[in-house]
Amino acid sequence: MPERRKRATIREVAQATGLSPAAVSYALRGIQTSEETQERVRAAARELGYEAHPIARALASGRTGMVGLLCGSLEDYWQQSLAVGISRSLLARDRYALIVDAFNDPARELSLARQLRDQRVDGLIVQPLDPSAPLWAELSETVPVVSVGDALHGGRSQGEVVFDNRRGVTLALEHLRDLGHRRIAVLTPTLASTPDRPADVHVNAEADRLRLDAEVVVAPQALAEATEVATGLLRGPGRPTAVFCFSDSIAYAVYAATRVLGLDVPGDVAVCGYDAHPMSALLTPPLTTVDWDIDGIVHSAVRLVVDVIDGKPRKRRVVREPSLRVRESTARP
Amino acid sequence: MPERRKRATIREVAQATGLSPAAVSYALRGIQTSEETQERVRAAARELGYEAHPIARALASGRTGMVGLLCGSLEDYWQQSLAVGISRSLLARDRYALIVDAFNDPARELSLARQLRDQRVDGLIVQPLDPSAPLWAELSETVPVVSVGDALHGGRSQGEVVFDNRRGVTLALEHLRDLGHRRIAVLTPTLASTPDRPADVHVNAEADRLRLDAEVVVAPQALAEATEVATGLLRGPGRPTAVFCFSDSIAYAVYAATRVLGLDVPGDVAVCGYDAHPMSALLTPPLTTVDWDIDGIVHSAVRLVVDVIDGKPRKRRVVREPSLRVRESTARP
DNA sequence: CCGCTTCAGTGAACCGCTTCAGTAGCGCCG
DNA sequence: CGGCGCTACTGAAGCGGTTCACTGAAGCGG
Repeated sequence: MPERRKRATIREVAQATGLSPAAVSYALRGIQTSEETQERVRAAARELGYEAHPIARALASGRTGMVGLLCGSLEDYWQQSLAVGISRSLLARDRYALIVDAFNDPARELSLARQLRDQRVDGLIVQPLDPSAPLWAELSETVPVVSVGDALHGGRSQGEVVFDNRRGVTLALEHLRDLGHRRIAVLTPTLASTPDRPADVHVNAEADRLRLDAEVVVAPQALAEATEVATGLLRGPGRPTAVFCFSDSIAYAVYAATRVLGLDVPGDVAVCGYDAHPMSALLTPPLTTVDWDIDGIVHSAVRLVVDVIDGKPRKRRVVREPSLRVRESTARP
Repeated sequence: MPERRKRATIREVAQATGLSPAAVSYALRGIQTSEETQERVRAAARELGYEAHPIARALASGRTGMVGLLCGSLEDYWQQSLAVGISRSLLARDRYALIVDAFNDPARELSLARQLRDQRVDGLIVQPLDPSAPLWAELSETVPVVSVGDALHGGRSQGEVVFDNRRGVTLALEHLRDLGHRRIAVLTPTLASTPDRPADVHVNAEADRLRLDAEVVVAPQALAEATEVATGLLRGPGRPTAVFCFSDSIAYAVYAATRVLGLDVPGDVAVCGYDAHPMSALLTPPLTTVDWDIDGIVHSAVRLVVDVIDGKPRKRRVVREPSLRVRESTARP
């Protein structure tokens, strides 16, 4: 282990300038002190190689400069991009993200949320697997919580970036219906519990309304496993004419399955994704998918959480509307 | 802003059990105290809803439980996966990753490295853009540094997971040569400075040895920009018969370019990638690529840094050997 | 029964910064 | 000219743990 050299402290800077530690603390933050003093302090700090100690600062001030980011499943490429995007965006605002992955398990999600709170994050961005958990209410008394995706039930958050999933499902299913598809399979990620996932509800309701014969099948996030499920689904003569995947990652697995089975997309089966991962445009054929504007989501979420942390308490709700990016993976049956 | 409820402190637990705060501190960590006392303390802690305060602990003990993760460019999907993997793996060992992105800019990399050190991370995992920077030596006096990819020059790290890039390049180029390709373009990510990037050197040396006519072209990481560069490269009759991309992300851009230009892969142009992102197997045609076994890298890097932090000082070097995953994107010209 | 080690636990000094109450000095106004 | 308010700064008390030096009691061999 390397020997840790002693760093200069605020007291040494105080000594060097003949000021009190308090004055130095203020001066370094540019408050409560004259321009001239600030300059002197800065010079001395540079001289001594002084660097602020975020941990000490956090303990004294109660703010750590960290935001917890609780993801549903980082197996999913879109969620990876979302996490990376949020992390970058927070860094640009001088904060760090603590990224954790719930592995699609609502129980683990709750335990991780508690862990992040105990870590004293200043705020929490969560992609709730179980928006109705009472824990959210409890958490948001202690720390600002912003949800992304679904809204937490009963206003249990200080902010929310809501995806209008119903609209997204409608866009996709109407598109497939308009092309003439009637027998449509829906592949949605595994969820360990929360059987009444809103997405599924929307799918069923919409399918009913559009008079489609939709079968909802649960698929794992991991590519290999999802490919197996998709292969099973598409094997045999009674296969659906179209597959709507509730995430682009799963659509990739369907592509893999069609290759295994020697099926043509969109000739034998139309595929529609959900997320619009940049990569989806590069597949052959380019994937038709529901686009959520990831940059906008990143921006809204970070903005919301930072605003609440900084004490601009306007509780706000941002609803994102999806758009359908029609490419070449869907066609008439 | 939510009102922050006061949490129980170690002193309150001490009061409740009639012990000293020091004893409670020891008991909670299971040292220097009798089994019985530990049980009593644990009970009282549960009773009072006491939760350890990581920040206070960090200040007093000098260890934060955080590891900085300094990535070359998170634009690259493989690096995203690497970052996510390391983050998950650290979490499994009760540590958090602080992920930052150098945007392929060596200057920014150094400044971020400093920032992470000032944040008092316990360790640093870095994918060095500039392995020869003197800063690494300075840093590694203060904090354990583990490099991933290239080794830091002059033993400036406490551990290293080295990719044998020369071998990777050889695998790819030999494969293309054996198929009969002679005019090969190499697309490598932009680097703001460090012109003598080892990868390029290897490419040129290997090309010489194999008597290939290789042209090295720099491409941006972002998909859209890289696609433009690739399009320019492949336009016109004098185009190369094969493209070797120094990351799968860039190969995706080449795929996009071939679609724009109406070229067939591998008929008109063979494409070979580097990284083996899982998605690459799903493209049409599946991408031939150099496989680095991302899980192994994640595991080695995390293991190294955690070992050094925990004071198992064996300095270690892990060299990863690539393998070539031959798929359908390469064929005779 | 004595001296020596070991074990469980104590008290107090930190770790390095923030913050709050308070003060000295100064300009300004009636 | 006394009082008022303002700015710039000080002193000290934390924030909530850890750790070090120390103590009293128990254990043990001779």
